[in-house]
Amino acid sequence: MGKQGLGEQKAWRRYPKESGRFAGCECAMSEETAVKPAETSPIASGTALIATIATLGRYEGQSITLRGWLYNLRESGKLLFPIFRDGTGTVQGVAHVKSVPAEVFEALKGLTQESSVIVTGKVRADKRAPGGYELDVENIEVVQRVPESDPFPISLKEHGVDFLMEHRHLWVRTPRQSAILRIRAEIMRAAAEYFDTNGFIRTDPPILTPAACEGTSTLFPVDYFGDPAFLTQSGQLYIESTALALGRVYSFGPTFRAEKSKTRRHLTEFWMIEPEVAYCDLDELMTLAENFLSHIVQSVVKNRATELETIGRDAKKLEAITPPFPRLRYDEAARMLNEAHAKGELENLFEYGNDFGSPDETWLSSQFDRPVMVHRYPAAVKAFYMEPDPVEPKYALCLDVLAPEGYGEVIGGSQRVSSYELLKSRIESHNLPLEAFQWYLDLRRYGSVPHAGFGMGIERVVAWVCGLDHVRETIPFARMLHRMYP
RNA sequence: UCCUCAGUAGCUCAAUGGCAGAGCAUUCGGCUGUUAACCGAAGGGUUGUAGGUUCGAGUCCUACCUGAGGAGCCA
Repeated sequence: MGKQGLGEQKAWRRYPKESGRFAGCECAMSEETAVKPAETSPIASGTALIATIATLGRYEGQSITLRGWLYNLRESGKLLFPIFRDGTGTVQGVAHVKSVPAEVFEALKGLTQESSVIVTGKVRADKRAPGGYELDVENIEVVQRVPESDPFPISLKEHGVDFLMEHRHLWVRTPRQSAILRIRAEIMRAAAEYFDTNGFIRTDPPILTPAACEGTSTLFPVDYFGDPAFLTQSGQLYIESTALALGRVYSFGPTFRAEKSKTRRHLTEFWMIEPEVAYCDLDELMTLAENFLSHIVQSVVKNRATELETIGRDAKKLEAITPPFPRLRYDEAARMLNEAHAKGELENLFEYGNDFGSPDETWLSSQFDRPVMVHRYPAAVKAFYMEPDPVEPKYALCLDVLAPEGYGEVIGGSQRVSSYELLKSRIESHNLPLEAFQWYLDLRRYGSVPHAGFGMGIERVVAWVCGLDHVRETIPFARMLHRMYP
């Protein structure tokens, strides 16, 4: 990998300390408001208000109750500094032996990491606190104490990839990982929001499918009451059908690829959001893609600024993601790659006519400060359902969107073949079983129209937006070639 | 499927072919503003597995297992 690489190899062989701060956020949005200010706890002792760490600033000077876990504890003789987390952030508590009841001090002293606690204390603004506030502990109830004999495995020190993935069910508790999952949720929310507010109807295709759609080798087979079936690798063919019924549709769900890929951008189970639009050509599709992607990124910038800060992601790079995106014909991209090779920036010579390799994509996407849309690839290397360019039929009316900073392809799409005769001959020349595609051909028999759509892999977008080295951190529980546990 | 690398204490890592160690975690002790707190002490090992070379193997050789990075394929 050249200088465009995402980092030194060492950087993704080990994960740094799992610290991070996202306490005391005053932002108006978000689910923290779901906990009503006046609520009292059914399980906490006392009558103090239940608060969350993200909204602590509202309660300055008041006694509130937090329900969470002990993230870390620093002891300094008669002074204890417990750090609590509650899923919305972390806050440091302060407990001095003379200012808290003896039993509270004893309960806190030597308390183990990740013990669950219900803690009451007074919120105090403090310049020394990373989130702006500290909690003067008044009372604590230990819900479950983690035994010293079997301490929480994930310390605040660095860990290796394998160890962390083996403990993914606990790793998600760390500030960095929960911030990533919050950003993932925002990306999914904003993506659905864009379509929902732009006239699209969500129509989800089946996950169990009867036959191979595009090829046979990449599907997970399942036994369907004695008949072979497969987990879907894309809902595209199905939503072409609903697009011709409803005009503008999208689907959003998991997809499965049984390819034995072993790279930082592959999962065997990943989430894809796919729009499909009737009466849409490639140019309109590209406009849709750039507006859609920009909306998602700007939503993260606006609604997840705290989380971006927690994971150390520079929001300025994301703020630049606005339409229009550069558009590049395949031929131009190929020329750029050849020049890069001549200048020694790319190790391997790109062969015209092929699809771009991973290093090619990485280089291309590093040349722009926003996603680049590469269109009109040679039809020969693309899927059978892609419409040929009427100007030059050797090109397909297709589109790949490459995220910047070397992240590569996040969206792939095309205008679809609308001619019955052409589609039928394509199916035959690709040696696909014609009978399995009769329903798909029906879409060209009855009121065929130009239509187009694309698919966006959520995990790759999360990796790019968060600036991560690997997609395994972008999903709660990654499914990979060598990973099915936990 | 192919190429490259790695596997040593719970974790992260050291150890010319010659006594298997450190930091963190755990236990005990100390510390009134710590930020992966710090200071002192203790316990903790079939060096991935199976063979081989050698007076002697964590180290060299062979095979296998497990994982990581990359390629191909893709979102």
